[in-house]
Amino acid sequence: MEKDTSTELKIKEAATRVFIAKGFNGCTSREIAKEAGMNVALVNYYFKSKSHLFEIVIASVIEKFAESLFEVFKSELPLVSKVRVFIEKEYDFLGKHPEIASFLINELSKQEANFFQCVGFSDAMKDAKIEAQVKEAQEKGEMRKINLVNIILLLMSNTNFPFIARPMIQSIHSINDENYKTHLILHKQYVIDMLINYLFPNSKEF
Amino acid sequence: MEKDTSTELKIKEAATRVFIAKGFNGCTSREIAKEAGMNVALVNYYFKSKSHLFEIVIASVIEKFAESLFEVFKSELPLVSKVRVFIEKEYDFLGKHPEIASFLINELSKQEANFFQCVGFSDAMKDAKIEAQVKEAQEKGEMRKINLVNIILLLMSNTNFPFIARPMIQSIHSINDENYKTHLILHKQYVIDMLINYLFPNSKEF
DNA sequence: CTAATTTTTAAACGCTTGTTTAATTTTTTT
DNA sequence: AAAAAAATTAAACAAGCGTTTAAAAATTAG
Repeated sequence: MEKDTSTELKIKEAATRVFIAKGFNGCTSREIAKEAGMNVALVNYYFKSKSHLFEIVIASVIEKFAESLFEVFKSELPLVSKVRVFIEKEYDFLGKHPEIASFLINELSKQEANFFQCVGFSDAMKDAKIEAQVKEAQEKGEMRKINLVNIILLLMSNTNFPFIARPMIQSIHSINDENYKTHLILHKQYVIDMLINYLFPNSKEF
Repeated sequence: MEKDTSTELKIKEAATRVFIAKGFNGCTSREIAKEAGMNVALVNYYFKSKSHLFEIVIASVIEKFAESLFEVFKSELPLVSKVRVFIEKEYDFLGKHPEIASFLINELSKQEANFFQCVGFSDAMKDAKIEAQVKEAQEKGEMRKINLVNIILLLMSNTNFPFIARPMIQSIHSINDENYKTHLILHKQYVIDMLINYLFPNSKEF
C-alpha cells in the first residue's frame, strides 16, 4: 500500500485545478474524476469524500501561498527591502497563479474551519520574528508607527486585490487581458513606491 | 397585474440576502423560497428561473454598489477631496454591507456576462468627466501622472480588500471580529493619508 | 353574486448530486 | 502458478436539485 500512488496524486492535482477554477460548490465529484481521467468511485476510494478532498487541497494551496511570503519574512533583509521584495514576489507569484488569491478568499469566507491555523500560519509568523523587527524599526523612528495587522493589510491589499478583482476592473473599464497585464506591470512599481514611502517616511530606497 | 407585488419584492429581497451570503452555486431555489416564507414554485412564477432571478439580483447589487461611488465622482469637489471622500464613503458603505464586495468579486469571476457593462458603468464613468479632471490636475502638476485604471485600482484595493479578506486576515492573525473592527477604523485614515500623499505629492490636505 | 383571472400550493417531473456496493481487473505475495 | 490483496470499474442508491404541472385558494371583473 504505497502512500502517494500515482493515481492518488493525479486525483489531488486534478481536484486542485477544478476546485481553484470553480470553487467547492461550483464543481462535482464526477468532474474531478473526469479531469483526472478516471472513475468517480476512485475519488472516494483514495479520499473518503468530496469535503475531505477539498480540505486537503485547500490546506496545500495555503501552504504554497504562504511559502513565498515566509521566505521573505524569515530572510535577513532590512525591513525596507523586505517590503519591496515581498511585493515583487507576490506580483510574480500571482502573475503565475492569479486564481489562487480569489480561490482562498472566496472559500475561506464560506467555509467555517480556520485553515490558516491548521497550517500553523500564526506560529510561522512568530518564528519569523517580523513583529520584533517592526517594533525595533518603529522605535528607531525608521518606520511609521502602525500595527502589524495594518501593515500586512496594506501589503496584501495592494498585491492581491489587482489579481482578485481583475474580472471586475476589466469589466468596469472595458479593457482586455493584454491591456490589463500592461497596467499590472506599472502598478507593481507604483505600489512599491507608495508603500515604502508611506511606511518608511525617511527612507531613500525610492 | 401589479408590477411590484409585495410577494415579488419579498422574493427578490430574500434572494438578494441568500445569494450574497452563499453565492449562486451555494444555495437552492427552495432555500430562497423558504427565506421569503413561501412556496418554491412562486420563485419561478415571478422570475422564470434561478439564473434569471440571479441576474436581476446581481444587477441591482451592482447599481447599489456603484451609486455611492458615482455620487462622489460626479460632485464638484476638487480631486484631492474626491479621493478622501471616496475612501470615507467606501469604508462607510462596506462597513454596513461588508459581504457585497466579496459577493460581486466572487460571482463576477465565475459568471461570464459583463454585468458592469449592462448597468452602464463605463458610460457613467465618462459622464462623471473624472478622466478629464484627472488629466487637468496631472498637467498642472498637482497629481502624480499615472493612468486612471491604476488610480481606481489603488483606491479600490485599499478600500475593498480589508472587507473582502476579513475572514482570511482574522484567520492569519487569530483575532476576533471586535478586534478587526478596531483595526479597520484606524486603517481608513492610514489609507487616506497614504493615497493622498502618493497621488498628490504637493498637497497639504494631510 | 357569479364568472374570469390571478395568485398560491402540493406534488411530481426528470436529472444530477455525493456516496456506496459488489463485481472485475490488476498487482503483489507466497 | 495459485492465492491474497489492492486497484479500478460499472451500476446503483437515496437525496436533492431546478423546474413544471395541475389543482386549490384568493382576488378581481362584470
